[in-house]
Amino acid sequence: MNTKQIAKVMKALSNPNRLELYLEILRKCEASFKAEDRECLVSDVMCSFKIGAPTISHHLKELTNAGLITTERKGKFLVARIIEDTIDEVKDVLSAAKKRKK
Amino acid sequence: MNTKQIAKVMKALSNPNRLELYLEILRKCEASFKAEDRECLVSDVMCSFKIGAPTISHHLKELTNAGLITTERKGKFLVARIIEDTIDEVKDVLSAAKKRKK
DNA sequence: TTTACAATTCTACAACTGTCGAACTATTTA
DNA sequence: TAAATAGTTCGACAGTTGTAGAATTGTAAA
Repeated sequence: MNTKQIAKVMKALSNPNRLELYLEILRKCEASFKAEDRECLVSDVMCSFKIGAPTISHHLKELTNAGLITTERKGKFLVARIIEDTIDEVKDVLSAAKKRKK
Repeated sequence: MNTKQIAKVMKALSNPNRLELYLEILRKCEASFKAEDRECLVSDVMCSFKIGAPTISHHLKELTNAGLITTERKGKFLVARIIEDTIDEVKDVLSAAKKRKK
């Protein structure tokens, strides 16, 4: 992943509400009973936020666009999943220096 | 560190030029001969960028403001140092889920 | 002291962002 | 089929951002 793509991920997480949204999805997915699924309902996440539905929709699109999550419609609902590789790569870049020290 | 502060750090790293600037400072500091110093000359970093001095100055202020670096004047020059704790905390938040799995 | 260099401050501006309300689509339920 | 629910799209707008040019400050070298 090049610097521009990393910056894009950073930008996706640079808005407090969007970061909370991502972290909430992360938590909810981790807490999922069906461990093999690791998905969560967007409607469950939404209710803990005070911002409107259009804004949530916009933020989800940004997170998706940055490669941080995927979403899928399941009937009436939308489910979200974390793309772990993306955040792992970001952490790797930020750890670059320390790794070299080993 | 709360979510807003994490978002602030993300925002500081969300501009490609500013991210490159941070990573370049990181690399230069790591490569510093005097290991106990871990500092680098801003003028050395600047020349690898095609953006102007006022913009670099602005970006350095943003990085400083986010708690990612510190700067200090040494005679005619400005030296920069990485504040490692800040980036470590960001990585911790993003690793929250995996940590719990242990 | 004059000149040159490193960096900052100020001003301005086009482009982008976060948010909302209104209208809309898709799906389920009554 | 009609009503309700979940989410999207569109249009608008105030606020923010990245950048450069011009002028300025601080420091060192000639």
